[in-house]
Amino acid sequence: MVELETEEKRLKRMYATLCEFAQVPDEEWNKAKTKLRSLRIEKNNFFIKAGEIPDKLAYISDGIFRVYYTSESGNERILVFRGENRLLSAYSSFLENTVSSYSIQALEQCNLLYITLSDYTALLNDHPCWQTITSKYSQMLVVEKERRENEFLCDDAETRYKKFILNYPGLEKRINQYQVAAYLGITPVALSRIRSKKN
Amino acid sequence: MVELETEEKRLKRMYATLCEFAQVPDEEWNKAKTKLRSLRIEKNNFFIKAGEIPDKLAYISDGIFRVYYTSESGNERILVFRGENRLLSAYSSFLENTVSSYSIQALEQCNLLYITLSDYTALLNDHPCWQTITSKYSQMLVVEKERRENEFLCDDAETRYKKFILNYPGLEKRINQYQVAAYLGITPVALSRIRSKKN
DNA sequence: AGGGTTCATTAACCTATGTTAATTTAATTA
DNA sequence: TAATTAAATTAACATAGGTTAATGAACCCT
Repeated sequence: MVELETEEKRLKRMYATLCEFAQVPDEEWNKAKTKLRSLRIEKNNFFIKAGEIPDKLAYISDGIFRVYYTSESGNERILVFRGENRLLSAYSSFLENTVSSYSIQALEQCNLLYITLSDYTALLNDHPCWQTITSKYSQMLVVEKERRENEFLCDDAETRYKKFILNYPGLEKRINQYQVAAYLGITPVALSRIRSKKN
Repeated sequence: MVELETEEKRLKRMYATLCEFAQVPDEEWNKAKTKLRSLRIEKNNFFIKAGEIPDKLAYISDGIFRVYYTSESGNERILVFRGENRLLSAYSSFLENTVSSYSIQALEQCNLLYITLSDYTALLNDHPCWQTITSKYSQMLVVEKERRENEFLCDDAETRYKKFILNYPGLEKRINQYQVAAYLGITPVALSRIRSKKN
């Protein structure tokens, strides 16, 4: 069903993703490419589990992940979804070499390209573009989180649902209701009610 | 009522705040000090208003600010409070030289030390410690936002209120109920109910 | 000290969402 | 295809929090 994509094409897509954060000189990119490894993660398997120390910074070439944790009351809460062409990492923990407080799980069969922490640290020390990427990525996360904070402060569940659809086009068809509800902070029952309001 | 504090002491406090993010060499700190200016902001006045381009990165030596915006429906929503010994800025907008989407207002008479964007940019280019501070500050913001996201996803208003008290010790006595409610994402009436539950 | 302004409390009622459980629909597998 | 499991819908009821309005308390004023 899926066409075989050349490694080259995949790397090109990854390069484009990185360049959204900072200009990466050819020389640096060539260096980085030699550090990249490929990884397939089957549906429901984990990129990292809460309590582990992350050692990978990844690019998602295919598939969807959920970043989530389990609350004290035993409910799963999803912080964010990450799909094709996005970077994937338990970010703060990765940079600070501390345990991750959340888990990252594949919701489909996924393909990654990743670099290890030690290889990434070497890049960081070698050329400022990697520092810039790291910094810009943090800033992007802040903006992302602020938008979500805004939604919780200002919007009811129905509005948040509508924004979810706009924000993650097509995602709704690839994951089940339970995951969407855990992202919105409501129950699957409440989400079903919202969906049935207007057809 | 307030003892006169020497400029020197205030600078020392600011230096300690910066060093929580990265080691700042004496030479760099001396350079930075020559760029710092002092600013007093009276209660209810603004450090920045939504729609303006921020040009200051500040250190709060005294007072409390609220970072907030007004929602479409006209309600004020508070993202975060910033008090003594914390840095203050419409951060992303400051770094990217874009308009701020929120306002920052003094809830008491406040005293700041600040540096302008152009002076800060010069520092950034001069020594890597400033880049590190910037990056670490972003990471701190991400962690802060994640904690708040967690609260909205997992906790009811009463629990959020209790965490607010733990999180901002003493603040409750310095600001009124309206501000606390706007931070918690509930109405003042609801907050009053929560407060009266247990004395 | 009296009169006004602001802020907090309380009450009555309304609505969105949670909870539980039954039912239906869809997806998987024998 | 039938049988089984998983996922989504629906209904009935409970509750947290919103809305409005009235009351009460605290703080300013000349």
